[in-house]
Amino acid sequence: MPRDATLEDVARQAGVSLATASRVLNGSTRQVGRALRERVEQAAAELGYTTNRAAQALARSASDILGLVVHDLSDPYFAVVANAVVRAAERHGLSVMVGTTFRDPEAEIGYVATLRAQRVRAIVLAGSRIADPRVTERLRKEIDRFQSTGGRAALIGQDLLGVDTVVPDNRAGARALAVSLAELGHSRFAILTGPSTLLTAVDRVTGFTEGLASAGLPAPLLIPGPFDRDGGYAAAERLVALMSGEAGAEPIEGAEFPASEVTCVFAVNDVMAVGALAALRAHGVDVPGRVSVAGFDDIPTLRDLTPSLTTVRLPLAEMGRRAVELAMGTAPITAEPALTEVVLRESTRPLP
Amino acid sequence: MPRDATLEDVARQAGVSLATASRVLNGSTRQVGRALRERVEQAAAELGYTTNRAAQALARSASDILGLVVHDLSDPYFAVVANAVVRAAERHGLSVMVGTTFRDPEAEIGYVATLRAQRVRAIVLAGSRIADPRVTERLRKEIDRFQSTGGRAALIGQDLLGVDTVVPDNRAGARALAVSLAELGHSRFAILTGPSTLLTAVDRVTGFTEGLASAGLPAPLLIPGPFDRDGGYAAAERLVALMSGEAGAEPIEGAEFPASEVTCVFAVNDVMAVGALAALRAHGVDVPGRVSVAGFDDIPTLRDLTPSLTTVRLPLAEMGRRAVELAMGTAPITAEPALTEVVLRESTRPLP
DNA sequence: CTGTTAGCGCCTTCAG
DNA sequence: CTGAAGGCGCTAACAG
Repeated sequence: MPRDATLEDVARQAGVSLATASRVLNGSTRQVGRALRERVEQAAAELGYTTNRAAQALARSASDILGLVVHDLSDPYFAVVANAVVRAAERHGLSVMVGTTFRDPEAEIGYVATLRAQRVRAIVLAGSRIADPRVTERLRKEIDRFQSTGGRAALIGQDLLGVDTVVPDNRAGARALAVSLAELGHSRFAILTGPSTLLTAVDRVTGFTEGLASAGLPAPLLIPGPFDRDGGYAAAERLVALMSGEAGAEPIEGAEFPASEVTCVFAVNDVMAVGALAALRAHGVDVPGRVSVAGFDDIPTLRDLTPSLTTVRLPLAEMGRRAVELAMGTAPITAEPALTEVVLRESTRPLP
Repeated sequence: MPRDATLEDVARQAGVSLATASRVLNGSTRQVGRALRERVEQAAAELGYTTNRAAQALARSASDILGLVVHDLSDPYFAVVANAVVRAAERHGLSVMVGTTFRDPEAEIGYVATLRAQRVRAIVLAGSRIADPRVTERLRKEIDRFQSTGGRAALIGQDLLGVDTVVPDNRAGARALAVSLAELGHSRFAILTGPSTLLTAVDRVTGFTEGLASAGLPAPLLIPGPFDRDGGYAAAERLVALMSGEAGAEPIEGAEFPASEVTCVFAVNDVMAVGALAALRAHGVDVPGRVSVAGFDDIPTLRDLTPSLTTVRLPLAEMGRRAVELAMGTAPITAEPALTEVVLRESTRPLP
């Protein structure tokens, strides 16, 4: 099996030195005589030469790879972010290496280690931090180590790792959503909270609750569960059981009002909201007739739902792009959180 | 700035030779004395040593990277495939480098070249081939070159590149769908065909048309357009104009029946179907009351639409996984196309 | 079992 | 402007 042509092959074929071949083919400040250059270029073409990036990276001790760590590529949230990251990286001449963690913090730490081993130029970490300070600390250590030897890193999420971070303003967004919904006339809310370990989920619950309080409304019913579509489905089913006063339904502690009075449900992300809509439909609960439903993120793929989903828009693509700029040091490090915007659609209706 | 610890640093610190350090830290068949091994391991830990994969790849002339090329990561089709590819690659101890082409064949060729430059171990190309034999040939050349020097490649799509391919059976799937729909009583169809340059789109149109013919039905109305959500929206809008006999509507040539008789619309992929549903809704056309709608792919994220979408299921994750196995040579090369299955849901209704 | 010694493919001073 | 030579970090014979 013929091996790849090397720079040396090219140099020999062109009758020049290795250095000259290197200069015309890969050197940035090439100052090679026209004649020689052409010979080298022709030789390279004839041999089908392609720079060996691994070798180049080694020699230059600087790779052209950007590492990206996400929870789940098939989740539209990360799909959009990843897409933007890839595009932005491309503009910097970088290739992207992705890893998925499925929300396993150990996997996240492990993947950072892998990227460090590849000596990638920069790492972008996307996704909610978790509440466990021990693993956060370990991840932080891993990143510190990467940075201490010249690596660059940026984060999308909670600013807990001491690196440049794109911070989605989950709390303010959720607060604004709560206020908007209150203005629609709702006063009895339930939140499908997601897991209490996920900071993103917690921030949204907190913000929403604050918003209700500021409107003088009672605290919402809190129904936890997984952060995905099925989690939303299950949580909504439990809510339905509660609302209809079903016998076996596990009650919610500390509730300030009976579940049957709930008129509006906030799922802490769109994917969960979709699951909730499905569950409500399956149980014959009309949306928005009987209850209104709101989500968070404004996932593009989910815009065409029926009823269309009220949500809080996050500029996902913009966030991905910005993370790359931060990681590459080509963006100001102003810590302004990613702007959010409440988008009222058909899944929430005003109460008379 | 402290540089990364190298193997040599570790060896020195442990008081052993480079080779020994290498053997305990990276060698597969390590046969190193217990005492020395422990000293090396401790030294490595103290120094925070991490193998430099780039150097390792160079020395071994074998990288542990798998390259993946998709059209658009934010498209749920590719998001699911990519996710599966990443997971499967991980099981092989490979990291994944992704590139997105946005259906630009030049970009696709370019990205294969990039991956070749990285000397990745294998390349997986996902996405429809296009009808242009010239670019297909160039891509094929690029892949041949990669393979000729030991690279492995696999494809998801039409088997046109001379590499192991996972072939979704678009034609048979569409044919079966047409038959099912005919059995429901429909006889006047329109197809939102997508672009005639995309082989995937063409195959589905062909299969569907064959299915209708086999049922003794007239040829469907063909409405072309882009392969994405907005393309589906626009094409459906045109159909609506046609159906309602609107003045300015550009008629469809060769139609065997008036557009107003159409009772069923087939969008050649789910994402387009979603756009079509939105357009129909926007124009007050009831689905499935006035027209039925069917898609293709069975994208998981889209399962919770209202009305739920009739479609043809493709085992997306399985296909991604299988492509990796093919690329790694760990799967039989049986050319059985990826199985399809018609899934009838609410968006299509039987006609009396 | 362990150490020595060439490379892997390319870059980059340093001379000429 | 061009060539020679050492080095990037690691592996893999080949000796001991």
